[in-house]
Amino acid sequence: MLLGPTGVGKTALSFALAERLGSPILSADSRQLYAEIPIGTAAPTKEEQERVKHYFIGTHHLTDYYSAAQYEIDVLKLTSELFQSHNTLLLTGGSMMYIDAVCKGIDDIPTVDDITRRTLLDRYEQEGLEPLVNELRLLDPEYYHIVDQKNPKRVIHALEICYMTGRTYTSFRTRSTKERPFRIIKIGLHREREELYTRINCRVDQMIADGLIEEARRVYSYRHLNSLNTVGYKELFAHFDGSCTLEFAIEKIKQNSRIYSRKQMTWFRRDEEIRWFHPDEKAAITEYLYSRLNQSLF
RNA sequence: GGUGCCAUAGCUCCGUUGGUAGAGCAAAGGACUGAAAAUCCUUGUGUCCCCGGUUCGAUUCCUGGUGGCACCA
Repeated sequence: MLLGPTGVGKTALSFALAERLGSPILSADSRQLYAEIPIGTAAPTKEEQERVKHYFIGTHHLTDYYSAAQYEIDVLKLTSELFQSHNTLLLTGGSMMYIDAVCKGIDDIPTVDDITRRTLLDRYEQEGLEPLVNELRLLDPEYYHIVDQKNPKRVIHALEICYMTGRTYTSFRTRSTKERPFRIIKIGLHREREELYTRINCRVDQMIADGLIEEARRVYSYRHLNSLNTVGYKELFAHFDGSCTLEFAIEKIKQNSRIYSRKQMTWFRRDEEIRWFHPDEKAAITEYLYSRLNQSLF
């Protein structure tokens, strides 16, 4: 598992590692999945994908429903096939939930159907959050006490499960780590903040030069989809709507990318299995990787 | 050159009937189990432009300066 914040240099290093390991690259990126938005998500190009076989890049459409749980299923299915012919597989990306879904697993909770989702969303928009929080107190008091009661998504999702299944959300939440039929080695890429921010800012300018604005315009009519609630697009949509200048939108993309990178680091920091390196420390990374790979299997 | 207005947090500004100040944004930290590039929580920050004057006490009132903006020449 090669992970790190956005713009740190995962993609560049992943080629070297994949070729060294003789592995394809399995992407762990919740936005590079979508075929329509390669520029703004810094997805590997066609040429790069010819160099090393990639999975989970551009495999879905903006209108498709997808989730970390589905990703867990898809990755496990794929790895069980690929491990027939490979000793080692490289998973690389920065989507925290997706990484944990593969490494630790997600509880078995039913997928919410459209009607339930729409019903609760409508109620939230009309009544506000408070009545929903009160309802959760009645339907699942245990979760009510630990949930972030100001976070609409958490409250709504718990209620969705209660209504759909007739059971408490708590009854599905085991929060246990699943056993995997493979060993996981986590390598984290890290840079000094100034260095990372400079790279992020430059990369956004490069995306604009590469045609991000045209790409965003092409998908503008789908702007309300969750798949487009994405840094790089929501800011440009605001500009298309006329609510800000292009210059301001670009600054916002840079800023939100920086904020996202910090959020990623906050999540990754608490994972003690991650061994951190600067992306330039290729020799040290390779050495660490092989020392771990050569450890006997218990 | 003249007149008027303004100068307070990194930025945009509120405010102090004279007792050394607070919003938004930015920034930083955190949470996170089926939408996660999502969603949410917490927290600062100050020569109140400068020199004087009045006053027990001036960021606040007054004189003068400096800088900015507007209008008139």
